Amino acid sequence: MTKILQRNLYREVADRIGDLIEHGELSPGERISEKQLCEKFGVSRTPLREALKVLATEGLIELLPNRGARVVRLTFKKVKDTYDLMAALEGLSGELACQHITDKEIAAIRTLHNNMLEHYHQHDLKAYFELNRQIHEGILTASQNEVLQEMYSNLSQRVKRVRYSKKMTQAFWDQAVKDHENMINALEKRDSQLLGQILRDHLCNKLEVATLAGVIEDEAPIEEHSVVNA
Amino acid sequence: MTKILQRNLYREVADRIGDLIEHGELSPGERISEKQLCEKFGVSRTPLREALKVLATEGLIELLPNRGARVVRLTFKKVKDTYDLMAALEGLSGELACQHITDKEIAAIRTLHNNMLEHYHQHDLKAYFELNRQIHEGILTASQNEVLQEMYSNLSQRVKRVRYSKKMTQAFWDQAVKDHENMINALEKRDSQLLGQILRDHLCNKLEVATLAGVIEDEAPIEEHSVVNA
DNA sequence: AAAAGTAATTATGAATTCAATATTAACTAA
DNA sequence: TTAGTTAATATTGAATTCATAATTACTTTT
Repeated sequence: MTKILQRNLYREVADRIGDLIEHGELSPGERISEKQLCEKFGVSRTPLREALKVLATEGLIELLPNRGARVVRLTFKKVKDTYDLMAALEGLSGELACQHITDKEIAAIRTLHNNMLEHYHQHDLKAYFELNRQIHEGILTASQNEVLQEMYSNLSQRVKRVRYSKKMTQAFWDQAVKDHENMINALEKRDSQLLGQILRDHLCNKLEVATLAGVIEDEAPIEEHSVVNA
Repeated sequence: MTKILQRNLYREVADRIGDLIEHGELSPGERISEKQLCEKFGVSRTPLREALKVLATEGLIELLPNRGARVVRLTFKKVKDTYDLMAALEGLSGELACQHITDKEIAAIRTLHNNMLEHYHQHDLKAYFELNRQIHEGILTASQNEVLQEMYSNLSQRVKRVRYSKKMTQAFWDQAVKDHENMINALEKRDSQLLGQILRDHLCNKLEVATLAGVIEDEAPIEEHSVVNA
């Protein structure tokens, strides 16, 4: 593994640990050994421990006094709560975007949307999801609210390690595409109330949670990658 | 100042620094001297620096590589963005509260509401605001969404150092009380859509921002306590 | 063999030390 | 004086060291 030799070492280390968690190389509930990670990254305990404290504030790990750090266990409830929150933030981003977005930005999103439709018709789920992500990111950016963006990306990072795309049924997919059609229309009309409502109710959030609920048993901690796929 | 001799030192230190910021003992933009704070708190640089990193992720201070930490300058836009976000979160908390709240909890909030009305009629702004806070906190708790609660309290902390209560006009106050009346009714009917809408539009959020806008010049950083009172 | 207690080991919490970077002060030259 | 340069100082960044708490291994006892 490539050693780190950068400034803002603690932030770099925190990101790297975040990656390990996202990719399942650190399991939920697993005790995080400081020494091991120090050796892995080639840094001393000082920046590593700073990183752990930051990751705890970001909600990725939890710190037990005198008993080390461990990766947060994602229960179904925790994931659902996070998605509820993300939906509310998306709703707000839609409302704000309508107030600030330029014609040029709308055109760019329309283009992304058209490309996304291509992938939808070709049943290319992975490419579809990437475009989908870019559209939502575009709206978030157009909201011009940096605090909102910061919060959203933090929430998104917390649940990144759970992926459910494969479980998406055709019916759900069809509905999601319809939602997107309505979104773009609301955006072009700059109807903030409508776009906010659409985004709050948008399947992309609820769907994944619903799917997840069907896949895992209630209240059981989600072992990451147990429901995973592309 | 009382020395700290507790476990989870970094968290304690972070809270104490947060208090200093809230009460204006550390000015926005002011460089934070590690040595000074170490002496003030009677701790070494290690836990102090950990606290600084945590406070940076919480959005209270910013870290400039090799150039120390400074208190975040609150611009009008930053405050407005934060309040927009808080309003959205309150809206969500209302929706969720309707789904989970017990009759007992509703009764408790109704009681708080009645007490608040007392203070309203007596023009006791301070007591009014405290009850107001407790009501919103009650709804937040009833939402049963811990991630939401965590996020809300973080946002709230970011803008805590700005207070505007004195600027509240009677008309605004009257409207706020009407809003609250509607809130309680919606809550008792468990009408989540309605309560969500009321809370999103609730004056308590918008009002303060609007007031602030009238008091400070646009885009100028808000020196905390410059608009203060209560 | 199982349980309880004790010693040895390991890991964490925090202070200190060392190194690198930035800031300030002092000095020189125009 | 003032701009520019260099040296001195102070501050930050990171590693190391020391202290303390937790875990494990090992006895001892029943």
